Amino acid sequence: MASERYNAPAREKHWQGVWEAAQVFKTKADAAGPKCYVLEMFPYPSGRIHVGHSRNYTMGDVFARYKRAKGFNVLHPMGWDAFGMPAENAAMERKVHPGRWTYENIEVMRGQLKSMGLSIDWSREIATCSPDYYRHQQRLFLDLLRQGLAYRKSSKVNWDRVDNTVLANEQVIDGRGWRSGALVETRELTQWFFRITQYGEELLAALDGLDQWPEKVRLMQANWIGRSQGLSIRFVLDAATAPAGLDEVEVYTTRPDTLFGASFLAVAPDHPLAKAAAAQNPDLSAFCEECRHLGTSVADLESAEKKGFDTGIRVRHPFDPSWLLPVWVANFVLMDYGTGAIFGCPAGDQRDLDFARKYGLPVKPVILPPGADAATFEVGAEAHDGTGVMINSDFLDGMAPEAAFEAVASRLETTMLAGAPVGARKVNFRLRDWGISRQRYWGCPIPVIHCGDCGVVPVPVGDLPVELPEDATFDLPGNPLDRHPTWKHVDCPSCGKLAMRETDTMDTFVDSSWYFVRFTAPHADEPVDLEAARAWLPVDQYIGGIEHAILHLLYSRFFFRAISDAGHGAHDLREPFAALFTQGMVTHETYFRPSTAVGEKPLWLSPDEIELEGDGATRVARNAKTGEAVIIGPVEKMSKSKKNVVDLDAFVAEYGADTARWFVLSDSPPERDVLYTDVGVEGARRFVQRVWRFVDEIAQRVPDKSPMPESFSAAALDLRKASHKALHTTGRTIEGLRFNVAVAGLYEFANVLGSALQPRNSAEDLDWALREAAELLAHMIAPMMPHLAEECWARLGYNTLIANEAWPEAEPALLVDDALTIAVQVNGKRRGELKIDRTATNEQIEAAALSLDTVIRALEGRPVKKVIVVPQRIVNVVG
RNA sequence: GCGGACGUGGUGGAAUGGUAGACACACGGGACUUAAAAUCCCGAGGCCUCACAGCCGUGUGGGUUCGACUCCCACCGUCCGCACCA
Repeated sequence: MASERYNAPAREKHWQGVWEAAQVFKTKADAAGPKCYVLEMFPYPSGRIHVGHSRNYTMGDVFARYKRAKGFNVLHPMGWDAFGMPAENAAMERKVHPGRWTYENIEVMRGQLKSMGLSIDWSREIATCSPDYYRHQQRLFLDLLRQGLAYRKSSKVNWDRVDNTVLANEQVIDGRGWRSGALVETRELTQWFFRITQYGEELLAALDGLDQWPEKVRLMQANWIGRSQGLSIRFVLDAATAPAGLDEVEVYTTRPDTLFGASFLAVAPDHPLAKAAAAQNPDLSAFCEECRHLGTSVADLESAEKKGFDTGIRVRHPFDPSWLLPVWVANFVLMDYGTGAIFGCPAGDQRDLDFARKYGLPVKPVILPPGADAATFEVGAEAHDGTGVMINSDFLDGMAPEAAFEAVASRLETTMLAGAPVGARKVNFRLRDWGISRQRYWGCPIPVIHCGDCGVVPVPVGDLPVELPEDATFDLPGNPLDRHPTWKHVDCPSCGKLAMRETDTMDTFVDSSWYFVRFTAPHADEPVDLEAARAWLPVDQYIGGIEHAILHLLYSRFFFRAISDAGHGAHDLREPFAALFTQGMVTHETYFRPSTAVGEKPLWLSPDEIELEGDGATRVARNAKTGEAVIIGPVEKMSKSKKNVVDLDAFVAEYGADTARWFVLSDSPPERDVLYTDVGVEGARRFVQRVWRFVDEIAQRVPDKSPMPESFSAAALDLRKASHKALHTTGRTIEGLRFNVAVAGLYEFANVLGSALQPRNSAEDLDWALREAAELLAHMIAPMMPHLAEECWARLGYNTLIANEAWPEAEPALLVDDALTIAVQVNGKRRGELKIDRTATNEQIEAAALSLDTVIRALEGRPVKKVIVVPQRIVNVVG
């Protein structure tokens, strides 16, 4: 009987049907085994899934399936991050309602995910745009509002004029909107905020406990939170120069030790002192105005010169009232960090130095760098902010900067001025409160009502959800909710008078800040079913892209705490994600036609529009339709915008899901990018067929599993050892998410199996070992190529599902070798090897090593000084 | 500027401080075939050699160690994050 090729696309559909019919992946709350919550960051339903997206889900699925096999009760859900701008943009461009566009995409993408054979409990599916979801989010908002964790304030915000909405600080990348890429402008608006700063300290401190998170992500978050310890110092204004009504200014510094090096104060253009002074001085007023218009983009900031304007105001030095310092307005001082005012120490800060040099302000060194001569030391072009000894600093002279910090802090803390200390230790954060108002339609409505008499009135819980009106119009820019004729006009729940609904919706990052909680009980009446949350949280393994290192992951850590503190907590759990893995992307070459007009965007072409000729450096690409020459662009992450995507449906139809899964796991370490190539895919496809051929052949040769033979020949034993070792390493590497190594191990095992199949003669013990190898191979590939595994399992005569089978335990005796080959080094250089019994003593090994010809030759007659024997590994002869 | 990661054959990469280059791709040779596809076998870091042996090799230079891709220091390069945060 000749082997048939394995028809992956057809068989995969079959097995998916079987799994679904048997509800194999539906999570049972009462199932035995420890819980394991495996989650991949849920997708935005943008249209279609391509091979690039599939890597994330494949990794999660391999882990989830492995954990299931290991006896864990696994929760592995999937949902849709379904609110967001693209839906609204589609509405504007194609005149289709955002809801319809979104749900149609979900339909398509759900089918695509299912075609990958993911072990997902689809009964828990969530779409954040569904009122069933967002009514709970509105409830959470109201609870945060009650707790004072949500509030409204007028502030400067980042305005994206392309998307016509506000952006949070975290959503501004290099001065541009994270989605639109438009240069962000500053606007003053009244907005809703979440008080994430209240958790700054905790969010920072708790990073230490996240030992299963990548160090990189923890660092990025720590930097983002940006805690700094310093001193807040009150400077008294010189009465002769002070504007009316103002008599002091507060300055924040992290370097109070350099206080004697102060040569000026600088305040932000929006600082009250600047405004007061500007009111008297038209030139200063003009300068402040100019500052406001500068500095919205990174490019501006980089090129922007340090500019200042002397207000004429003078302040007294805290340690010497007769020492007057000028107060300048400076364009580089930020109003919303610290106190919006600094003291400048040019010797110790590069910016202050540049500023001082430009405006001829004094530069007095206060820290003598190690090795410098006090008599001759002068500040040159570079400020010194490092270590050294304090000089020119009165009572601080001779101290280290750290000690001087303490000395200044404790002295100013106890110096009283008008009944309060002059100085106070203060911790500052770079983190700002999270602005969540978005002037868009396709988001979760903020459930409050503005009443002329009662002010901001929360929508009563019984009136939730505040649903989006279906009949909004999308033909104009701006917020469709705001211009809807009736939606916003409601009665005040408090006094009954006509009032106005809030027309802003929530940032979609709110939606994704708690979906993992909702998955634990997606149909509960309360937002969070405490029992389910306690049973399942935290997420044991979270998998997603590094691009969320700050945004989503910081918001979620905050929001989980905030809702816990508002009564929706699971025990005293504070961190939602116990382990995080950030996977690399699938990349692909790009192709484009050179554009004719200057500055015009390239005209991207997708890989299936391309014909490639030649190889290596001589490859040329042509447009398959027109034959026109096409430029091969750089390799980039697969993305719709550059068209360098491979559609999942087409791929699965041709190669099958298992090939896609195997390919995206192969070669590259999972945290690094993997390059999509046709030859790489061919390699994966070949392996699928190879596994099938082997199992098929073994099933023919050994149709039934007979009792285990009493003894095994050397060949059979070697095969058994290879099988069990492969089983062991496959498990270990999957556990550690080192999928590329797991894949390599399975290739290696397949090579061994292929060799073992070569002798066509049948022997009882070898047959038994072959069958064992085939069965174990089916188990080993099951997490990665689940359909093929089922096919193999069935071919071996089982009528159970391998998805329901336990991961076999490797026999410990088969994991060790009795005869070892160990390397022998002379002075650290490999000179030979030694075949030796595993139980040989160190003395025996040493003697054997020293008698090797190669060792004797390498020693060249020198006496042996020392022999290091590392049992079962290596011998090093030192001579 | 600050912080971090990384640097291994033609390529992707492997290697608890212990035989560097597993495994795969590409490549070369061979088997099977009328032929092709598919499949299977063999080879392969560099230098020198008919071969054996030998020498050199994990960005560069030092260090620690019996032993370093791995740990430490400095430098070079690439990538990422933050960026007027006082």
